[in-house]
Amino acid sequence: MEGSAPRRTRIQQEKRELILEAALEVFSANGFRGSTIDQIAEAAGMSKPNLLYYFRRKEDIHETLMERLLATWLAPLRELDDIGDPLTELRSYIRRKLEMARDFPRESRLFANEILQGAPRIMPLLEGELKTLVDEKAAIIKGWMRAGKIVRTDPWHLIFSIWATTQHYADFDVQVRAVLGADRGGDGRFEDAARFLEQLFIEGLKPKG
Amino acid sequence: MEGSAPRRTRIQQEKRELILEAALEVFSANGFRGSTIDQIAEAAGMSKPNLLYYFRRKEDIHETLMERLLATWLAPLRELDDIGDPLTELRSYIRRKLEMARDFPRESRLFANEILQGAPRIMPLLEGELKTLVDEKAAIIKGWMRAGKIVRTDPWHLIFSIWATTQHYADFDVQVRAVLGADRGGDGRFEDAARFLEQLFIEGLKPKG
DNA sequence: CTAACGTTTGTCCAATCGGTCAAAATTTGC
DNA sequence: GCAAATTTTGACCGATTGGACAAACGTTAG
Repeated sequence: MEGSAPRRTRIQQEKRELILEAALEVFSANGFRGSTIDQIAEAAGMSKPNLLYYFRRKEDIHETLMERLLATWLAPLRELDDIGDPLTELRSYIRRKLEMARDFPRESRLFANEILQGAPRIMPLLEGELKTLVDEKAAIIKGWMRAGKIVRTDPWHLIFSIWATTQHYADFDVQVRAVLGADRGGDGRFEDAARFLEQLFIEGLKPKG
Repeated sequence: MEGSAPRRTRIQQEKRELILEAALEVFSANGFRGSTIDQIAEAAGMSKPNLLYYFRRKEDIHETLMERLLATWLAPLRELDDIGDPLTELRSYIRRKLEMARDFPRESRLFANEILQGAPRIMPLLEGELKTLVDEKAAIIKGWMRAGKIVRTDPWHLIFSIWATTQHYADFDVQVRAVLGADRGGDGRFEDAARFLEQLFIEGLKPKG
């Protein structure tokens, strides 16, 4: 990788953070091609040339954003291990994932946008780091199944379904709120979702006997 | 609404279809702002001014596409009724939805793109037609729960979870294939997904006792 | 055949976009 | 306090974009 982190002044660090925060807002709402440098610059409270002093290309901003994103995005899955009770372990994974959808919806949408467009910039990461991690966790889940702790199914698709159901509340938020309406679409929707998802997955995975 | 369908010649009908097919391809892959009229025109095998003869604005193409999409998109949910066995009824809804993700991934991505950007062009439809339909079906599901045919949960979030898990295989297809790898990411992935989802939802919803 | 109508094309335009550059303003190290 | 380095700005550029337009071309009905 790039040998050492480039030396940065205090101002550079602060302004780069400011830009990345603004870019997250803009990119997640409009996608990469739908966003303009001017929009990001305005959201960051600076002029376009000034922004380009800190990031020389629009793509550099996006790249930096994606790199940071992936690390935090996979953190919940990394925490999944087989030291605790399997059902409890899965339940807290679902809960953590749903909390991320609630607390970091912009990050979720940025990621969704990238995947929707065919993941042109992060394909290697998906086939490498992500696949490795998922395979590793799928092996743990398989162990639980062999031990009769949870019902036998496909661990990969189980992980997909947890991703899909939790991220849905970030990526499709406007639809969820529109369908639930004014009364049920308020702040309580995440608790309702948590209750539902825990029940679905726990009852769906409980070993029979 | 617009009184009568505007009179169209045979050529107009054919060419408009050609353009819509090309636009579906381009829009679903690049999003609205990420797509250019030139791209669509080339994909449709005609010149840009020629395309603009049939659709005067880029937005008109997108609008027509979205209108058609919504009708077919909600068809599976419309079919859900309470004449059959509840679990069978839900199982076949899941299957139909997954088949749509498999057979019409471009339509799914077009829809996902629109929702991700905040659904600026179809918000009224979500709050109107879609909400009405979902509320109606949620009432049916609630009836099943009261009758003890399926376990008690939130019907709205149940529907969301079916949407999320099935559409995931269209919208996040590249990620699914990357994680499953060359051996398991082939054509069989939809059958694996079908098996998994049916098990998850049926076991998760079976009445206890 | 031909006039009316429908279709296609080349050319053009104004707006927007990502990005450059040199000069001005500011901050920093001594 | 001053010189060097850093930061900010305004003006500018070429490429791309959505769309307009009139002229040329094709089709069709009488």
